[in-house]
Amino acid sequence: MRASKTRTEVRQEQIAQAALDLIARGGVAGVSLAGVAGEVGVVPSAIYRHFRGKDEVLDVVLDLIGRRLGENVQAVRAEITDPRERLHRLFLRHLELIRTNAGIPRTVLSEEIFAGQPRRKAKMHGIIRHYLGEVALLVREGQADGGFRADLDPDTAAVVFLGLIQPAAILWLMSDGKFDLAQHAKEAWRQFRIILQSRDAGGGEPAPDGGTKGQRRSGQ
Amino acid sequence: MRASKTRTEVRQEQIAQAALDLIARGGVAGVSLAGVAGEVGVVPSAIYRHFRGKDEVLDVVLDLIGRRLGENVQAVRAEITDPRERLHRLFLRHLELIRTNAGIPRTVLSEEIFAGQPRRKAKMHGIIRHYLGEVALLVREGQADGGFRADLDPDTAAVVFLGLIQPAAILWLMSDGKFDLAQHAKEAWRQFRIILQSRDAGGGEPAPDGGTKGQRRSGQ
DNA sequence: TGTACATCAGTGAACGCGCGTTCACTGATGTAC
DNA sequence: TGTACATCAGTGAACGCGCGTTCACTGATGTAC
Repeated sequence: MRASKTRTEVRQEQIAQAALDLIARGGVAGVSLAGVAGEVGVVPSAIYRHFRGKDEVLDVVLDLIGRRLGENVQAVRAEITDPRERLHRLFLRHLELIRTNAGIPRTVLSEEIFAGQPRRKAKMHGIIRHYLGEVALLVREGQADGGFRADLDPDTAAVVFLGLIQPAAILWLMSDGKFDLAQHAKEAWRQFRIILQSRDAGGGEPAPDGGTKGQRRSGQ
Repeated sequence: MRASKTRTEVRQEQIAQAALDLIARGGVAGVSLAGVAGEVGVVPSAIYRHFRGKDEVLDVVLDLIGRRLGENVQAVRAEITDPRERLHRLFLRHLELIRTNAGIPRTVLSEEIFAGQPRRKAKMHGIIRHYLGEVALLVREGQADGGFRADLDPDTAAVVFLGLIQPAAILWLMSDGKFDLAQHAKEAWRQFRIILQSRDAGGGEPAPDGGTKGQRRSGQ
């Protein structure tokens, strides 16, 4: 049956999403143009009406991922003003993004990406670095605000932030969803907050530590 | 030229190591039996004298990785008795293992592994879980000893421990070694120690942050 | 110590398969007149 | 409003390539007598 003729911008979007879905199921290596085409409902050679080839399809998948990550940052900035809450919400959103879009961690972790073309590897690197930069910025804002310890290196904290998510994502993928993401998230965030929390600001939960700096507010 | 006839146990070892080296360079997907054979110095079909096929080769690579991780745990147990020092040394050893054996993170992160055969995926899962179990045990010992906070969930802490390493490993791979692993390790561990540290026990080495002395402030 | 034989690792040609890609052709859609 | 034409997305056959795997054969090594 002949597929309905569809504008190329629409098809490109469909193809990118189909590829991401296939990655969720079979990994980047499991993506074939035949599979993508089947998912979209066209014949393999039809892909070439919209992309130069497989490489370009994978490129737009990276774009898609970068966009999704960026949207999350934008969303928490728009929804919330308190830096501590912002970071926490971003954490929860990131987990949710991964949970509903398993193709994303698969792609980020994929060695196809960084073992393959240097250009694509660099692109992925740029996306991750950009995201880390946004996270680090949130940390800095929290420090300026006085809610986070001032002696933290924000860039390292951003990587540690990712570290709360990534191994959990892997365990979740490897265990076929049996690893309890929500439970991990709750406890891991509790631990991360210990790192972040300034002694002066009584942010979130108790951290009853006899600070040397007198002005401890006992706000809880 | 005909390769010298070599006992199968030796060849198996050589083949596994060659595969791991190839993974370091080109990822799991970049491993071909032709490549492995070339590395070892035999002809592709010779691999079949020692393994059933490619799947079995990848299986022994997983065994190799599991063994290396286990050796690290054993080593720190043998070398050190203090739980805090033990965990720190394991952290450093893990980083070193990754740095000299890039094939290991590539394999662990590889979606080839967990997108491929369920059996292999389960095997990888078992290796990781076992390692996490060992780390959690070290944490528990630290808690029993009084050096670590008692209110931490050791299993989550073990995952967070991995999280100190994994994203850093990815950044290191993606940046072609430009990401400063050592610098990250130093600062990340400093942050992790904040989580671990009990208030009663005086901390590990530096950071004499026992609650009475002032905390170390680097930036300002 | 020498001989015969079983065992076992290495070889190269050949295979089948899946996949990315090309290409000439089809037919629908939008537009100029 | 109808007609002619350019544009553009979809099709199916065919290709070349790399790869895992098979197989009959070679020749070295170890062992029984």
